[in-house]
Amino acid sequence: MDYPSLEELNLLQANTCRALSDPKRVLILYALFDQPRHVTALAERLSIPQPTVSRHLRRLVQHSLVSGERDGASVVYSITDPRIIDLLDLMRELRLDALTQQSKVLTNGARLTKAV
Amino acid sequence: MDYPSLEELNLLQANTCRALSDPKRVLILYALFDQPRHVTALAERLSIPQPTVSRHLRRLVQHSLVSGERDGASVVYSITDPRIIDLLDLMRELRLDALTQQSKVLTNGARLTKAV
DNA sequence: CACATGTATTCGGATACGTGAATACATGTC
DNA sequence: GACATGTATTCACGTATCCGAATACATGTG
Repeated sequence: MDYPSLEELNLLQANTCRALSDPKRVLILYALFDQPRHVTALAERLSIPQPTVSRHLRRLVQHSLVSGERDGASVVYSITDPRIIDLLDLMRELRLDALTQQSKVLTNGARLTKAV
Repeated sequence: MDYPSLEELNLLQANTCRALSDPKRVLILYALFDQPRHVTALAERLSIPQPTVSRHLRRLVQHSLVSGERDGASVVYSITDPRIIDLLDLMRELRLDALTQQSKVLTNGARLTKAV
């Protein structure tokens, strides 16, 4: 196979990130990690209109983050690689730690101000 | 501290992802992981105009992905958490694997077609 | 203070994104 | 074929993003 150049890989990487950068898509990914679901099931579970879910799924499929398989009249989607969830979890951790850090700084500042 | 609600966290997560979802920002992060640098150094190394680098840095700072410290006339930026690089690397791996997978499927398809 | 260097911001325009609403398309059943 | 159910697409619109160019702001030096 042709390996992508570093620039291409860099672009792909950024694009993947972009594909993950929507709250609804994140919700969808977690829901699909929980178990494969079809579009309407996702829409109902997440309280998102069906066409919106469908559009988000298309985007996720384009980036190979999920894949869909027809099952009669419906299409069941599932996550292509569980590491996607690792990624999201790690991101969540980072976010939480950053918040905690900020909070500490703020608290400290407050304390010092009061102490003086 | 106040823990964010699940919805807030979900939003934060998506926003973090959005902050990572630009090729130039990814390059900047890797360059800063290599070592802390000031704006002009980044701009020269990456061949990106200084104002553009500055704007991207602002964005990264807003999301606590990098932090800047003044040093005389210049500002030295550095990565706040090395796990950010883990994240990017994992993303890169996923991308590569997905490509490999696709390639396999295509190759297989081609072979089958020829065989028949 | 004048000047050089380094950094950040603003403006204008092009592009991409996300969404509701409406609708087309696909599949299974009768 | 007619109908019901499930899925995907299109259109129109508001918003966010990115960038080049110009410029403002900050810091150090003489």
